[in-house]
Amino acid sequence: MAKDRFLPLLRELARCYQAFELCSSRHLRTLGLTPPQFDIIATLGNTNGMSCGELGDQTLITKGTLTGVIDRLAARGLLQRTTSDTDRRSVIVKLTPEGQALFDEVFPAHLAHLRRYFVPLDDEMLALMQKEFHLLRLAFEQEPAETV
Amino acid sequence: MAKDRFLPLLRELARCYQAFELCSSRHLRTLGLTPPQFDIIATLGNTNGMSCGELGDQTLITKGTLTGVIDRLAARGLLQRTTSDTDRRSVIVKLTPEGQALFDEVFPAHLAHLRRYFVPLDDEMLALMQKEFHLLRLAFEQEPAETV
DNA sequence: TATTGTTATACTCTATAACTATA
DNA sequence: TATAGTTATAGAGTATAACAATA
Repeated sequence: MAKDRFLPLLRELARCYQAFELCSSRHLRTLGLTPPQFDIIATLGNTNGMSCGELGDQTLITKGTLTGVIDRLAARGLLQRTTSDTDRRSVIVKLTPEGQALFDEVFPAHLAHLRRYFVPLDDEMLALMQKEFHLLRLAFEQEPAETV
Repeated sequence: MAKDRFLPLLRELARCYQAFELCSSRHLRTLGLTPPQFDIIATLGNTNGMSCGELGDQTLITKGTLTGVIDRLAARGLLQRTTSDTDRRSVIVKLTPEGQALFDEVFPAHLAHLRRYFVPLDDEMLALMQKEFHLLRLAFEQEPAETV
């Protein structure tokens, strides 16, 4: 029987993410965007648009929620919806010129904001961390063991 | 000027946490609890209760939100509020016997659920990850550099 | 029949600020 | 004056399921 050696790790993961979320979302709010809204804008930036399905896959926002988030951004004139030529069930979402302008302004600003927190960490450390997160994610995404 | 070497790391952090959240929250929902509710129950388990302030510090839920979460748990008979003897502004929140019984049932069950995902990872890896995540959290919690 | 996205429902969390009662 | 918590307000995201249009 496995001991609960994973519990402190989960606590650190949660606290680490929460700390990041706090740094990130506070700054995003000053830019007038919620985290999911920024996620959508950042995903659509430098693309020619994509379907709601693709957008949902990349942002991990479920389709019911996605409609609402897109609605709010579209109401602000940042996104436009068009029907796909090849599949008329599918809706292509893309940035309007205003949305693109916002992306151009907000994306680098947010990166610059976040970059400041990484000054104490060297490249080697970042690479290691990245690998660790990736491994752990794979563990969560795999079908777990039946019993332990 | 620092290159954006931290961006892939952040992506992995976010995806890793999202993957965990999915595993965790789906299971919690089958137990009838939202993640913040479980957070409160788990924090109060095996204690004699604590003030809203302490509870907020430990769970990172802000006081306005906390009132609502506690309300819903109290309405289900899982928590009780009492006024502190020493400071009558302060409210002590603790599990009722029903809440304690739920904790005793739900906490080990949730751990058992999560434990299955960690089977592929050995202790050394877990310890390393824990250390790395801790370091990254510290970076987010420190006052960031002025400019980069 | 299956899939894409929208709608409807109902709830939970969130930020913010004003408020109360104590200290 | 300051602090602990509540209340009020107004979103915004969430799960879920039923639905329309299209494939």
